[in-house]
Amino acid sequence: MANLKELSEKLGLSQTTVSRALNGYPEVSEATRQRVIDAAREHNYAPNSSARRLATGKTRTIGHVVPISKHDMINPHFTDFIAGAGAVYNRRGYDMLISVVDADKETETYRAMKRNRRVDGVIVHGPVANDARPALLKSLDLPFVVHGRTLQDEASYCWVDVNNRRAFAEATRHLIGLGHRRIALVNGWEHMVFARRRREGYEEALREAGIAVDPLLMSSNEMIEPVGYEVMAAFLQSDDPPTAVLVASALSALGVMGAARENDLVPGTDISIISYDDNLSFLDIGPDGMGLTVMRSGIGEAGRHCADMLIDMIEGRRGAGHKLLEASLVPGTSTGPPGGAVAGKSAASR
Amino acid sequence: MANLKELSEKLGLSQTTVSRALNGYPEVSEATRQRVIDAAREHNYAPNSSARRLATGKTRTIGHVVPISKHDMINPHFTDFIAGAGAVYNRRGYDMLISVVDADKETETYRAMKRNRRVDGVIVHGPVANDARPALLKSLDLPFVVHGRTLQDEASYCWVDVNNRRAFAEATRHLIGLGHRRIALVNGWEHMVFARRRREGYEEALREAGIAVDPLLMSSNEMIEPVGYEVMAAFLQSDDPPTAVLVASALSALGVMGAARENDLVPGTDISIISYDDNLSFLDIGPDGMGLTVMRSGIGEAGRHCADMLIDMIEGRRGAGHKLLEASLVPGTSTGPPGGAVAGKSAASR
DNA sequence: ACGCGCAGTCAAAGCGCTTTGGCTTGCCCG
DNA sequence: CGGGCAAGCCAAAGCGCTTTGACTGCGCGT
Repeated sequence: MANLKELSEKLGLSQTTVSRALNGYPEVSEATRQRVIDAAREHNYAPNSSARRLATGKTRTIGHVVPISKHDMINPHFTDFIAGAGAVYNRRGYDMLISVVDADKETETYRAMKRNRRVDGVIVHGPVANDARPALLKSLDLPFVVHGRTLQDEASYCWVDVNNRRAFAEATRHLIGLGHRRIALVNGWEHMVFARRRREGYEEALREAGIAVDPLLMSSNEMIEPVGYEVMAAFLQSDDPPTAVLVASALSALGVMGAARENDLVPGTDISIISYDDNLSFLDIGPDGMGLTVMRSGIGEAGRHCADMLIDMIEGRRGAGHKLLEASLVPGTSTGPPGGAVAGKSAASR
Repeated sequence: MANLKELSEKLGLSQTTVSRALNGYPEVSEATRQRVIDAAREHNYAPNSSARRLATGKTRTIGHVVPISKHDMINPHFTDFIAGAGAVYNRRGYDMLISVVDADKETETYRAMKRNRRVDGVIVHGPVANDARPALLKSLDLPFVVHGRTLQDEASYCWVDVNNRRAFAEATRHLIGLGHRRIALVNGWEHMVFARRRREGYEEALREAGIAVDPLLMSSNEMIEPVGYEVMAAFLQSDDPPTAVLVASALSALGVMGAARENDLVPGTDISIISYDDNLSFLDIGPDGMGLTVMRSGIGEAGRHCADMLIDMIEGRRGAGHKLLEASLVPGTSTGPPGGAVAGKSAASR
């Protein structure tokens, strides 16, 4: 059955009534509604979404613009975010529109989305230090939620973020509590706001404990496996190597662990490693994984929150505009008191 | 400027003419067209996509339904595929609609996409042995391209696939050529068709060389890092361990390498490792990465081919219905003749 | 001088839905 | 018994675009 008209004719009802019955309006009797619903199912009728959108002016679609950087790389965390957000869209009857564009075409893409009325709102990914997107989207009057926060005006728009500062401070304190004083930081690029906050948390905890911040123990780089490996290898070759290292991503941690192993250092004994873990589904580190001690906050959960918040906005239930998620420390076997190297390998067999 | 009507009034032209001018129809004079285009830009006009879709009956949207399995996992390869396909959609003016659904709701999702006329076509991901989707989509008359192939009727629909059988046969031959005879296979789940073809290729090459296929040297499992580690560790502890191992995914290879290192085996000397590499952007193994020898075929490229093929179908240019991509061997330092363990570590320093 | 074809334009009819503003009933109550 | 009022239904007017079919000049061949 192609359209409302035919269905209503078949039923001997008006289009109005059929439409209302299907959309759950109260001014149609229950008996009629049931008859309509049955007929719709029987004839495999469903409204044409373009027509519906045109009539209502709502698209029930959320846009995600994904800038693609050099090397065609999409942040792997994106997948898990999408999984979380997608589940919510599904449940609430929204579509997810993904636009993969060159990094320099991003603003034009938002403009076009607005002009063509293709989406009801958008999610902003990976805010950077002086991010122009919030202002742009406000000026376009296109509802949005930022996954993360910019540095300025964070009160002026909606966001969902992890308390990165706190997470890294806590992780650092954990290592300090174990007795470490040479603690390295393998961070992501600091033009990303979350990386900057992470460093702040790390430095805060060091300062609290009266430990000098040593730039030689800090790196800011791409969060991928090979880079983690190289950075760690360099740290280990320095004059005064760290006894513990805080890593910003599970992917990097993979490389860090590799470098440690290569230097015959047993994690948890000869070296302590604690990683931030976005709970990437395809790595599955953690308790029963590779035994890493991690600060964990699922990125899928962030996706769910973003989606719910944005839809609430769009539908006029202006809920809380911010959500700060806390990461939690999940102990593994990769952390322990320092000095394992002195105590000797015997400790490793314990 | 909200709509065509206003714009045409402002120009003193009919909606027809303005629409035609904007859409590049020939029956409007160049002078007029230019005037219209300028005015459209000046007033920031762009057609309402819902209205256009309703009028034309085309959505210019491609659907991807992504089944989400236990643990909310989306295949990480998906990201790169999307990047490739997304670039094509962009270039050709299509939107990408992604629907993340419970694995058991997949068919219903396709049905709904058709009923609501939400998409012009779909891409089918991850075909399994007896995949019902091609038949379903054919019966729905919804254009589709499969990324991969099913086992039956592969001639009856469009697909883009890598010659997995050949790739694994070649990789195995490479190892055999180096002198290996105990060659292990760390494969993905064999209900996935590509994994099955990979095993066939592997077995074919062994048989050619008169080497018995040993089930103890074969595993079929999830292609993630921790699993790769465990499988490899088990192989190495067996009575007659392999001297070479063929791995189905870079992610698994990470684990395999780890297990090798843990057993003090230097890749390329004590053990040969060759991995299939989908060229995952966030791993960046290969030449300047971790030195793995790989069989490579970019998954982003597959995405591009799928997108182009599907759009060609939709637009009526029924091009070639199949595309078989060949993977190519990229030599690294992780392969070498067997017996390195006998020749001693000295060889490693070479 | 006349008709013809062509380039350029337009009015109006959809596309398939939602929604406004009535129009019937039937029933209750004064 | 008549007016008022829900409850239930409907016709028709959009939503903003594309596309059909028709109309106007105008130059050209005969």
